[in-house]
Amino acid sequence: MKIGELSKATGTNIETVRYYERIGLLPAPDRNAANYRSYGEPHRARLAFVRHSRELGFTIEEIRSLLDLSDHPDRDCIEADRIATSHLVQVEAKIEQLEALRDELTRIVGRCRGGVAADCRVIEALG
Amino acid sequence: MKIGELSKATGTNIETVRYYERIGLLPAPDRNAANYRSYGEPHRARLAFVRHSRELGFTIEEIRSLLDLSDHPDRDCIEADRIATSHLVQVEAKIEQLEALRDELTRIVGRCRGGVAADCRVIEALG
DNA sequence: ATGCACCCTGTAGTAACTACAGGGTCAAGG
DNA sequence: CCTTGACCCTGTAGTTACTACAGGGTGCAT
Repeated sequence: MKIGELSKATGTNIETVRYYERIGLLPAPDRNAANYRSYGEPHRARLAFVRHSRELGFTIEEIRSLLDLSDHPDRDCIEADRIATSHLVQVEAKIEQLEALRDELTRIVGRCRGGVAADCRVIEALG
Repeated sequence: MKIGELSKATGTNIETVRYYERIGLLPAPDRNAANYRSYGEPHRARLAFVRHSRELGFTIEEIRSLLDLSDHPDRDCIEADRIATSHLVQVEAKIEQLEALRDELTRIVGRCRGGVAADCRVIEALG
């Protein structure tokens, strides 16, 4: 598989694939005669793992730890649970914060009567 | 007011204040004999506006527009409402996304039975 | 006179990409 | 045989909103 195909197969930008390789998240694949990267199924699976983790909001460093565990099946699984749990706590905190924010924004918007900025409730509320 | 005092008065990092000046969000203040920045109440109010807006998640460019409106009280207020409303929509979308994410993470974590990574449900779920 | 807290400029680092510039490779069509 | 287009390569710089120095000056108290 060439990089463009891998890119399509995983919904990842080509530049991002090369970036992941550069930072050591994906192993450098073999090259063909033309020096093109040549990927196999294990590469695809690993990249899919990374993308899914990123969609869930894990940082690159967290993903590095998770991949490391996945590469060493004999290790204790507790670390993976710890990372995921700590991330869940952060997500829950972020949701609460955004809900508070949404409430304040809701109070702010929709109060515009079409007047001039001098009387604008939005700007007043931010001041 | 010197920059350190302004910093304390608004809960803004000193470096951040200088950064805002550099990108033109805050006007360059007068300097005293020692070339120290010297701020007045209008500066404090403007910085407070910026900080509050940032806490609400507005981007610097959005804040630039809001400040611009606030600087031209004769302009139409509709633009401010449009910015705030569009931001509210984004916040609501982000909340929904994070809630879906939280649900998936909740399904993933807490399934760790303390075994080895080979049997880890967390890693399996990410794969 | 010497420590200390504060201020200055300018540059580089952070996260996680994204976007070129400037080049090489390869298969198909004229 | 040549060219056109789609793909690939490396390396570097840009993005957002800061944050962190390095290397220096200022001002006041001891």
